[in-house]
This record gives sequence, structure tokens and C-alpha cells, in this order.
Amino acid sequence: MTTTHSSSGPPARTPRGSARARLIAAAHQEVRRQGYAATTVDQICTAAGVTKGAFFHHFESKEALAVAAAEAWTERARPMFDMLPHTRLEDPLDRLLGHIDFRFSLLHGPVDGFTCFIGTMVQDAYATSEPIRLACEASIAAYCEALAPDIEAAMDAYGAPDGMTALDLARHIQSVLQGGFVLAKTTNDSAIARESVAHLTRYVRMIFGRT
Amino acid sequence: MTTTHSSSGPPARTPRGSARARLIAAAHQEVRRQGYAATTVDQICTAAGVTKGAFFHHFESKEALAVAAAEAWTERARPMFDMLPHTRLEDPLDRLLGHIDFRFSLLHGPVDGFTCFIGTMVQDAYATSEPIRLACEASIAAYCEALAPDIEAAMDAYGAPDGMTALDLARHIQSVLQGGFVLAKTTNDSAIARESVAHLTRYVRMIFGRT
DNA sequence: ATCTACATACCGACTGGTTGGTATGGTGTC
DNA sequence: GACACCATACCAACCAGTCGGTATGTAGAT
Repeated sequence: MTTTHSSSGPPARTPRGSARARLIAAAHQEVRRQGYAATTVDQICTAAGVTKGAFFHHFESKEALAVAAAEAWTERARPMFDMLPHTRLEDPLDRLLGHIDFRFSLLHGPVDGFTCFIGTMVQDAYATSEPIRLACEASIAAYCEALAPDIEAAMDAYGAPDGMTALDLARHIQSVLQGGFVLAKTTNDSAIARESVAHLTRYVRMIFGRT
Repeated sequence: MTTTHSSSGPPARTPRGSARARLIAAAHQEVRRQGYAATTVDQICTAAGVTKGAFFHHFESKEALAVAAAEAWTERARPMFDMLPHTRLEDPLDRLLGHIDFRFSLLHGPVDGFTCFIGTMVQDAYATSEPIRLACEASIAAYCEALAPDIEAAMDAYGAPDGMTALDLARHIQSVLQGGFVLAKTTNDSAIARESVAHLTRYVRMIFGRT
């Protein structure tokens, strides 16, 4: 309710000009819960509190919204790499472990609350929509590239197994997270994802010789 | 047209009594490519070479087929644990590493060829169908429980970090595989999944002190 | 062996509801 | 009053599921 209403004002009019952002946020929410194909345009509109007219004014198609939402998701993740306290630590390995700890700390509460929009969407869209797949690929790549510098620095400082690269390990971290999301969906519980990330933490510590 | 045809007989009639199995196999194929929601009953029927009449003769609903297909998938995986050469090895750690190597060896060729029916389906059905979610949970649990005895034996023989359990590690292995499938879908390439499993192999070796 | 009675397996046109997308009209802002 | 922004009404395509019917097998009585 943004406007004054004495009794239960019906439609709770949304501020003009915010429809695009609201639609993207609604897409994140709905797609994370149901996947891309199962989410209808009407559902997204209802969740966003706008009508179809607004939807197709801002986006050419459902697919176009998906691509825009993927880009927005990447932007949403950016603060993880420069705004959080652990990013100020001196030691690159501390920064890396701090990042994983942070991801671990997110794995609580209902499953819809921590799963990945990109990972969910790519599962049922990669074969049917190349634009969506490419947007998802770009988003994952951006995450891994943001993680790589600290890994690289840790490798320089502490050494690393032969044949391992920074991007390699970054992708493995992402892989464990995505796998944890999938398993959490099977049990409808976050514990199984935390377990897996705990193994990941142990692995990273062992690689760099930190007990 | 069930009768004899001289030139290119069109529909290639399927043997009577095989419809149920064909439908399940078709569901595995189609759902792995597109997810559950995006796959239509007609698509499954076409892929199976039967009609809708046959579909609803054997299954009460699309959801019922999904549950049956999940159970069939579990059965399909069973030979992995008792028919393969590495399962005859003496050392439990060798059996475990052999299993992971085997999973690694499957990660080649087109993405649809190696991804997991269960992991794909649970992503867009866990919130909308409790029966499907439960069937997926059971399938994953069965896999982990089949893997656990060798891990347990390896822990007894070689020791293991405090607080780690066999089921724990089994679930982590499954998690890395599922995560690899997701990442492979973003790049539409199997390499990224192999990378991640290579990290997993290194982790398991490090845990049990085998260099 | 043949006939009757019934069960199982399958076919494909049809239906009521849903979907992504469109056409058109209204409303606030510069 | 022009233009971006959004609402409402609508449509053709598509969807899961239904239904009347056919084809094939089979068990028992004669």
C-alpha cells in the first residue's frame, strides 16, 4: 500500500516507473521456486503487482525478461566481492575462506531463499533457448572470474598442487554450491548443502596447507 | 495402419506390451533435456512411439509417470555398484576411487548424454509436487547409501578427519556431480564437469592420505 | 478344438482450461 | 499534446486429461 487508504484498499498501486525492476525481482523469486518453463508470465506479473501491459512494454518476450534477469542477478552478486568485511583481510587465503564461510552462512532457512536463479534457470532452458544459456554462462563466468584473483594470490603465497589453476578451483567452488542447491531441493532442507560446503572448506584448507 | 506395407511403412509399430517401458525411457530422455514442466505428455508419447491412450492406460497422470521414472532411474543405477570391474578390488579406497573414476569417464560427449534425470527433475518440481520431490529424495538417498559402505571401510582402514561420516562424504560426491551437471549445461560442454570431479578425486585422496 | 466371456493393451479425436503474446485504450508527466 | 507508461480485453496455440472404441490375448466350458 503506497497510497493512503482507509479500509483495505484493493490493488495497492505500485509507484510508476518501477515496473521493470519489480518484474525482474519477481522473475528471480518465481523462477527460483519453479524453474523457467513452469513459471508463467501471468505469475510474474501478479508477483510484481503489475499487469501484462507493463510486462510487454518493458520486455519483448518472456525470454527477453529471462536474459535481463540473468544480467541483473550478476549485478546483484557483485557486492559479495567488494562490500563484505572479509574482503578487507590481508591474507588472500583468509579472503577466500571468508568468502566460502559467507556462502555457507547463507545456507539457512527455506530452500527458495538461498538457491541460485542462474543454476535453476539453465537446467530447463539450456536446450531450448540459446540466449538464455549464454546469459547463464556469462553470469557463472563473471562469478568465477571475480573469485579467481584471491585464489591466484593464495596459490602464489602458499603453493598449490600441480596442474591446478585459479579458475579451475573457482569453478569447483561454484560447482559444489550448485550441487548443494540441487540436493537441498531433494530433501527440502538446507543442512545437506551446508555439509557439502563444509567438505569444500576442508578441501581448500588442505590444498593450501592450512590446518 | 497395422497391415502389411510394401513401400516405407510409416509408423514402425512398436511391440505390444512394451509401451510402459518405452514411456519411462522417453521420459528420462526428454526430461533430462528440458526439465519436467517443459516436457509435454505428447512429446513423451511421440518419443516413445505410442499414443496418449497408451500413456493414460499405464499412468494415472504425468506426475505418476514422473514418480515411476524416478524409481526406474534408481534401478538403472544399481549395476554401477555391483557389476563393474572396480567393485571387485580388495581395497575399499580403491573401490571408492574406482567409482569416482567411472563417473568421471561418463562425462564425455553431449550434455544430454550424462546429466541426471533426478537432479534435473527435482529442480523444477520440488516446490510443485511433493510426490515427485519424495521420489527424487529417495533416489539420491539410495545412491548415497550404496556408496557409503566402501567409504566406511576406507575410513576404518585409513582413518578420516574428525566429524566426517561416510554418508556425509557420499552426499558430497553426489553434490559435486550434480553441480558439475549444472555447470556443464551453462557451457554446453562436459569439460567443466570433469574439472570438478578431478578436484573431488584429489580431495578424497588427501582425506585418506593417498598421494 | 472351438466358442463364449472377459481382461488387458492400445488408439486418436475431443474438451475445458491455460499460455505467451497482441491490440487498443487510458493516464500521468514533461 | 506528445510521449512513456501501464491497464484491459482478447486471441490463437497448446496443454493435460477424457472417452468411446478397437485389437489382442486367455481361461473355462463344452
